[in-house]
Amino acid sequence: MERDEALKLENQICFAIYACAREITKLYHPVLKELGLTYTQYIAMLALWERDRVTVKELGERLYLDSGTLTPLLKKLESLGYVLRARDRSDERQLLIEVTEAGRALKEKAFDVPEKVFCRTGLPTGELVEIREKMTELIRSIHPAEQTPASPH
Amino acid sequence: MERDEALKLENQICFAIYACAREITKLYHPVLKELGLTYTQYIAMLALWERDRVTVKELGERLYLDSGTLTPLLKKLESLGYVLRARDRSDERQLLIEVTEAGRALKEKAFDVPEKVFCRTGLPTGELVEIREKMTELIRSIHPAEQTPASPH
DNA sequence: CTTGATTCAATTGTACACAATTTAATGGTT
DNA sequence: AACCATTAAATTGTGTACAATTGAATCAAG
Repeated sequence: MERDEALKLENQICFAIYACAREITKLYHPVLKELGLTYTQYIAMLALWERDRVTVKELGERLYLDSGTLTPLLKKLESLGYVLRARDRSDERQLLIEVTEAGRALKEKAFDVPEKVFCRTGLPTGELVEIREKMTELIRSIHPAEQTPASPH
Repeated sequence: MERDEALKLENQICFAIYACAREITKLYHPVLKELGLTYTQYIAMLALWERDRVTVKELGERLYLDSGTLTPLLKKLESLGYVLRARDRSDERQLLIEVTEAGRALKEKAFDVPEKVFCRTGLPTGELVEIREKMTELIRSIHPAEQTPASPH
């Protein structure tokens, strides 16, 4: 590629993904507002609805977020009544996150979020699945040290 | 799709893109550190190297960012000596952004940023181009009101 | 059983992101 | 000229993100 071409905005895959991520988040905003959640809070609840009683570290590996982001976010979710935060008795360094009854009730209201959002994109489902697979592949190739296959407890 | 499946994290295209965007940004961090820029500052400079003497509004449309993000960012770039901010004489509401000599000099140091970053992904170029095109397509379908084809001045 | 290294969450500091509001300048209407 | 709607950037307030550091708990020798 020519010298100047390499620095053009339209040729940056990073910018395409970065801009796309923010535009999609904006798409979620009005839908999630009805649930009283922000986008990141919603993503965290998705992870917790799937798998409960996990440590901050485990949740962070799942979401690619660190304690600097998760600690205030989980405190907020706790203040909203959707999760409980309690130290692990057998290892006081760890904090276990548990979804409350209200948190599980919220899931019922969340079931139609995905469809509400994606009827706004106007893209066929097949296209979206393909994009998701390519993104997942790209994350994997960036993040190779991903060999903690969530041991069944 | 089954009810629960629709809320699984691994099925969320939004999460795949969101996580990918953040991982890529982290990839840039050490490389951009040598230039003394953050990722968003770098993206803004890319846009300005291509097209100078634009208003905050024009730059924002290009980057999908608003004045709330751009005002402090551009003040920072000004304090670093890379841009000048000056009101448009013919319309004092507008602020014109101009790249300085030091800003243009910085471009010389930026030429090898893209390659430095993408030899870290380990993916073939063709794959990356395909992803970029799909992302651009997705942004367009989300953001249809994109009919301001940058009139030649 | 104590010392030193490691691990985990929390904290600190900086920099976005964006919705919503404010302020100032401009344009159009009467 | 006076008024009102519109426009552009700045400001305000909240919530991420993340690098780097801190502090407490645990683990691993010796």
